[in-house]
Amino acid sequence: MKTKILYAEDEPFLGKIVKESLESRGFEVIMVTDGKDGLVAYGQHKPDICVLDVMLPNKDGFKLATEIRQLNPAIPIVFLTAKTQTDDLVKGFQSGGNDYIRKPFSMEELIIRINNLLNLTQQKNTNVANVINIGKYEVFLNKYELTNQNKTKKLSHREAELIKILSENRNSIVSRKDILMQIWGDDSYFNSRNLDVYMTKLREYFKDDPSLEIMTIKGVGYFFRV
Amino acid sequence: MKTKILYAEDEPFLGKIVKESLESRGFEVIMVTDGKDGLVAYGQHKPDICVLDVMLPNKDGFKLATEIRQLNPAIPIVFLTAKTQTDDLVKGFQSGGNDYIRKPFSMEELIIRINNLLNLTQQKNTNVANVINIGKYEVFLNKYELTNQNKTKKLSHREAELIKILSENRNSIVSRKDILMQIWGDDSYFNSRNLDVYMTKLREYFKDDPSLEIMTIKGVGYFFRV
DNA sequence: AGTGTTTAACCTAAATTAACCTTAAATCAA
DNA sequence: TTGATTTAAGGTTAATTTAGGTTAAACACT
Repeated sequence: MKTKILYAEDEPFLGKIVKESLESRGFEVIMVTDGKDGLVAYGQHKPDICVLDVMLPNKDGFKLATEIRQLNPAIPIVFLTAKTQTDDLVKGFQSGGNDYIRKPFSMEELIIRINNLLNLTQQKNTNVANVINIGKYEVFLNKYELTNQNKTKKLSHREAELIKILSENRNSIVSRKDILMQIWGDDSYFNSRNLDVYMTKLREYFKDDPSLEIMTIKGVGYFFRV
Repeated sequence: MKTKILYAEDEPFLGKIVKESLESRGFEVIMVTDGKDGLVAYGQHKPDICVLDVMLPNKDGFKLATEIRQLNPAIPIVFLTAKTQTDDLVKGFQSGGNDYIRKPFSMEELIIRINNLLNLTQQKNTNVANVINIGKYEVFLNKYELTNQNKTKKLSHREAELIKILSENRNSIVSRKDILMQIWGDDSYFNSRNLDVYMTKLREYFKDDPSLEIMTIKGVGYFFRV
């Protein structure tokens, strides 16, 4: 199932670009251009995460956030703020499941923050759901399944372990040795070859989404860019 | 490496339970029972995160936090407050890398907050300076890519490290030894030759933009004119 | 028999080492 | 004190080594 984003933005040109860009990464985007519409849209679509411009007509992003939080205290929210916004105001909201990005921002940055926040909230529910979002894929650790919109791929135990370790360390370097120790318990020659084999498999599974890359850092480990 | 927590708590019974509980979750805990000792312990152990009871003998948690922040403005701090504490005071500190928890609290809650704060601050560090502009080039450190308008060149780990060091010191002198120590960890003869090899490569990559020059200062180091 | 996992053989690319070349600085000769 | 000579630092290119990747076959569990 796609991750739903409520996106509140009143600049039509920027809004269009960001919306399409997010959709091309596999997100479902509900966009509103007015603060008043935000709460209604929230109730109708129950998004997984909100991306709110702070400056909105009729009701600003913070006010909207406060109202949404009353309905769902745990929902992650990303604020988009102009350079001129005072820090204090912004910082007050920068806690728990919140984050904020200064305009102008790169799509890269927005997507990383969204993924990070989704991941954080999912980690809280770890025992319950065991679902990981990776690009346009979803991994159900308890079911050993990898889904890509329509398709479902069964994962083996090793494959699932490896995906879990990589996604826990997304956008940072994991050492080869740590992976070997965590999965096989020792980093002997054969297990090392073995890890190579599984890396090849995962790269094959994730190849449909070009925003994902498992990069090798030779002599060090891997960097899972998400 | 274990995450280190500085834990300031004067109630011995509660302190013991929380300390052991955190340790059983894989944290390393340095515990102090007096506000005065907090700063010393901070300096000695350089913890990754602080958990401070607000009511402490000799120096309260807020005062201690302020002093620690002077040494490290980015360190995340969780305050533990009794029910009676006024909200206003607490809220003033609820910003940036701070969070607070009302006593009595569950261990679950404490651990979730600690993990969230650690995650947030770590993510910030990975996102901040990932794109470097150098002349007409852009370097995406997280993707290990160097782009020049149309063309994209994949960088190896060593190449990226070297570009990062040079660009961090653009228009000033970096010593050869510093580079060697930072990348290879020692400045032996062979690594020194090695550095020469990578310098040749970088000069080749940057040769399209004549405004850029990696100048050698013999016997000293390099000067990256940008 | 049919997965999942390990071993193996062969391949590719990055990092290191090596050999030889260039140049700046230091020394020396007039 | 200037230009020639020496010397050491660094540059260049290529060969070698090593880490890791790919594919397929062997093995081990149900």
